[in-house]
Amino acid sequence: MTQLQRRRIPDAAVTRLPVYLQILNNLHATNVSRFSSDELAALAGVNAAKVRKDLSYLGSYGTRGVGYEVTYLIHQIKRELGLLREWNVVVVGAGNLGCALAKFGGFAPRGFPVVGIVDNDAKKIGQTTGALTIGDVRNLGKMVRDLNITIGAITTSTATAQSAVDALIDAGVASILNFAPIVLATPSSVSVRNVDLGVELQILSYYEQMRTEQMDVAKSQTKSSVVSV
Amino acid sequence: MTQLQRRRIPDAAVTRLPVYLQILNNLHATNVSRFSSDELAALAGVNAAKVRKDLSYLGSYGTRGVGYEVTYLIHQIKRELGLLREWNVVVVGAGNLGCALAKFGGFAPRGFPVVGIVDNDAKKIGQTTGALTIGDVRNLGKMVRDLNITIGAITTSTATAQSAVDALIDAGVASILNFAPIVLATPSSVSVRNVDLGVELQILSYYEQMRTEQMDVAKSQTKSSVVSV
DNA sequence: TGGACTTTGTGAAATTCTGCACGAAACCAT
DNA sequence: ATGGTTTCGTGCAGAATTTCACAAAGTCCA
Repeated sequence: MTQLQRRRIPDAAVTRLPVYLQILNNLHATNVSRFSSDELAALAGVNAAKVRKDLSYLGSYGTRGVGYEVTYLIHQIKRELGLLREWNVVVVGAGNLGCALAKFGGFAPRGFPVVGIVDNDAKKIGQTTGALTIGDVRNLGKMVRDLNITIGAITTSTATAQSAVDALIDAGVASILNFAPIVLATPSSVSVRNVDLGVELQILSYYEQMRTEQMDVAKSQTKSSVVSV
Repeated sequence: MTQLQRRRIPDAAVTRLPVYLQILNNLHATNVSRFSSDELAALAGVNAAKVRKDLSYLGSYGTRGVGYEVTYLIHQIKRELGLLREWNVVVVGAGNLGCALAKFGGFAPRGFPVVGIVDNDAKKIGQTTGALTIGDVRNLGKMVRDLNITIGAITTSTATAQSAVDALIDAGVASILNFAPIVLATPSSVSVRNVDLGVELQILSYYEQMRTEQMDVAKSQTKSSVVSV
């Protein structure tokens, strides 16, 4: 069955489109109306051919010899990423991070309003954080339906993160932003993005150590004139 | 010039090793002493052959027919990632997020103590947050030398993020964890990891929209009996 | 108009990553 | 000992991604 479905954009390109969008928004704010793939490539820190190929997945919206229109491309990227509408977010876990996300006003203007926050702790349920009242995680299903929620952010402890994601999936949420340092078990129909600062630091640590060792090697070679093969 | 340097681990594998480490730490905490590549693969949500290949970059530390030792592998991954020592972190930007990172005690036990925090705002300099006193970003060089700092976390506003990273690089810091929603211009000798929730949400949005459209297609096909080619 | 110049869009090559398949090596039961 | 079972380590093929290179299509200026 050949579906008349949208051409699929490679995963690697999907992760770069939001970055391009960010840059184009900045360009727009500084009254730049046109850009070339070379310019965007420099700003995004990638290869120019990659930029052109990525943008070509959206359609042929450039003009040869000229470049791309900033506002038009912004619209096309938004369309492709599904940013022409809002996606409501629920935060699961009303700890420090969860409450910070609920209070932080930075997501609503970018199309991701945080419309609910829940917890499983009776002491927290009913309290308010920012403009929201902390709800009971057992009412997640109703909340998701009533508030038309599509994205869940997991900010619980590691111990309860899996039950939190189970509850979200039960409630029909298929897009998860996970802050707990654990790999969640989910069906393949669910999208999960993990945000784990510990992991990021450890990756940095690896490359930092590589550099340190390189320098040590260089130093010892200089000192003792070891000839490498 | 063929250097006698350490065999390079593929980037893709480097990003998975911290995840394996996390899982192994959990196994260790629950008194599991051995694991097979199949088990770890299931817990990490990846292919078993990939686990074996990733672990093989560390050396041949498994036993055929048996599996791997949890504690031994933990040690080997830590060694490879450079986690047998501590890496001191400085936070640049004493706003909400910066102060939260400074106060959050979760990094020190994992080998990344936050030993300093700086800002460029005279009103903030001198105030304390957690156990740290906010320093002047202009003293970053001395601070990095005195406190042996190797990692910088940028939690400034978008507008000042580039000057923050310039200051860090001037000070000799080559590993950057960037929370500002901007692509930093850095020499290739510097490692940057970006943490941008907006980007993550937008990636989720793309796949969510894909699913929504798929369902719409399926629904309309059911209703009107459209025959697909 | 026409020729020089710029920049896109995209085949195709090069590189990186993934996953299968199977030999090798270890354990176990008899 | 020996055959059966388990699981690692890895060669290899295929998939995905990146990069090159250049024709195509536009602008600009004389």
